[in-house]
Amino acid sequence: MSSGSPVESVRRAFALLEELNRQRINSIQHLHEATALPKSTIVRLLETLRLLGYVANDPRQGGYQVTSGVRTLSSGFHGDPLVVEAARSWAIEFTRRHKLPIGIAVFDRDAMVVRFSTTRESPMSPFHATVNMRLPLLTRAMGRAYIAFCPAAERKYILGVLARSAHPEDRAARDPEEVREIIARVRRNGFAERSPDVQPKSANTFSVPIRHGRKVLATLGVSYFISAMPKTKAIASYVPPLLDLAKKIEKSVADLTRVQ
Amino acid sequence: MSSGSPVESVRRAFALLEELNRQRINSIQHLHEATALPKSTIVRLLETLRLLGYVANDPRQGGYQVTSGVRTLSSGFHGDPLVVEAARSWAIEFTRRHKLPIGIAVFDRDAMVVRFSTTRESPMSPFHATVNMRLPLLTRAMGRAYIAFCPAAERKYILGVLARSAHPEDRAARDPEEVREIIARVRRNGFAERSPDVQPKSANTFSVPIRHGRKVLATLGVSYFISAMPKTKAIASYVPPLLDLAKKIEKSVADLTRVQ
DNA sequence: TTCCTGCGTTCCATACAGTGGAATGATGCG
DNA sequence: CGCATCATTCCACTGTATGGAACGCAGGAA
Repeated sequence: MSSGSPVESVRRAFALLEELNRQRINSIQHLHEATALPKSTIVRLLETLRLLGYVANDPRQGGYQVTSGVRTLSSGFHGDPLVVEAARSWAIEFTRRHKLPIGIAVFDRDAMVVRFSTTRESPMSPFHATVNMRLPLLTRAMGRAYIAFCPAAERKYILGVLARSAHPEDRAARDPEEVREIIARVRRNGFAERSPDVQPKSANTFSVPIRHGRKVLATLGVSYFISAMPKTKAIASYVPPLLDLAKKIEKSVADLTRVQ
Repeated sequence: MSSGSPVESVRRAFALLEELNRQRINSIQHLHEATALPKSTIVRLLETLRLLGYVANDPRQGGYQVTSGVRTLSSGFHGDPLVVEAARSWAIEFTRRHKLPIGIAVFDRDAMVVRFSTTRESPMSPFHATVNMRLPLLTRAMGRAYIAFCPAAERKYILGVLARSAHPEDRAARDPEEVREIIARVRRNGFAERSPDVQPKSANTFSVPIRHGRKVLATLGVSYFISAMPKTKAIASYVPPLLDLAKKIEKSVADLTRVQ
């Protein structure tokens, strides 16, 4: 056990592969900046990953991209809650139709964890890295959608946990008035927005819950560049399809869990 | 470009991670036999993968296993056909209920390629490695289900390709009478079985198509140990739920592709 | 008990594999 | 054309991954 030395070249190769998964365009230059590795090292590792069948190099499409081979690196893991599985195909279909990126996050202790996203498939996505990202509950859209719609007893418990959190974005938990306001606004609107104070300021997110009975199974988020359109128009164009998507997923989950 | 040297430690780390995805139990001993790497190297690489968050070491559960972290290695790839996405959640639900492993394969040039499987989740799975495996069309259940139900014109074309194939399991393509028999039997039964001559002989597979109009989008397969029960009983227990599963997936695909 | 045997883990001298700075191509732009 | 940006290749050097060997630990047999 103990610690020791993570094998350096392996660490680098995985860092590179993660970055390749995040970005749509993958110039050597970009990878160089993102990973802080020397370019020659990047080229060598990319060549290795290519030989192993995980990435392809198509210069016409602007660089390197992951191939279906990466599936063998995660096919053994099926720990996702059923709601995420049920949501996947609908989210993909949604992104194909509306060209908007969708994220699906589930609650975990003190934050929402993104378990699936279609950012890569959307040409208009403001975000890159999302899967496995932890989003605070009180400042982010997907967190607010959860805390606002989950059962009261659960909310009370969560707020107790958050009040003791050291994370700066959980600070609001110590101000009951602010919490009350956040929740009231989300409920009044029927969807959640993130705090305007939070990075990155060039983008905004709307989020709605996926419910099953009283429980909130997950939250859906759609993100867009603020510069693309004024907020009122964004709300009018994005929120109704998002609510519709949530409904479809809720129905799928109901179908899947119905014992026959 | 060119070839050169795949970075050795990286090659090994990925081989190890693939093996971890295949097996349910992962003792050092097993990994040692499967990868032919020295044990000390395996321990070092596993420690590296653990530090990077891709595997966990739970000695009580019998060794190492992949964690949700591996998702970040493949989250950027969403190239699966819609049918695979639509089938995932139903397949998982099926495996949870019936405890039987399901595979989903799509046609690719001259074989079926497994794109998703629930082997890891089934306690009774005879198979381990499946994802990205290529299954010949004339000897394997999932291949036969495809060739028997796809449109006639496509079948004719495929058989032409197979007749020129060097793969031993494609040999039957050169015997029109044998092809006719295989297809007739599959159609008569309403499901496909694999050739009894084919490895591994300890297991058997049944397969049915997922159709959309005249096209076969994918095939579903369920595998079981021959020693578990006589074939007639296996057919009676496994085939009807499999057909039911195919129906549900076909309906999902129809819902997803319907333009509204 | 004591001696096995099988497996996981740790150690460390050594060789050589991965490194990265620098040079060379390729491409695009004003 | 000259300049800038980025991809690719080269290769001397060194730091790192290697793997044989030793150790620890459990379970089984006598």
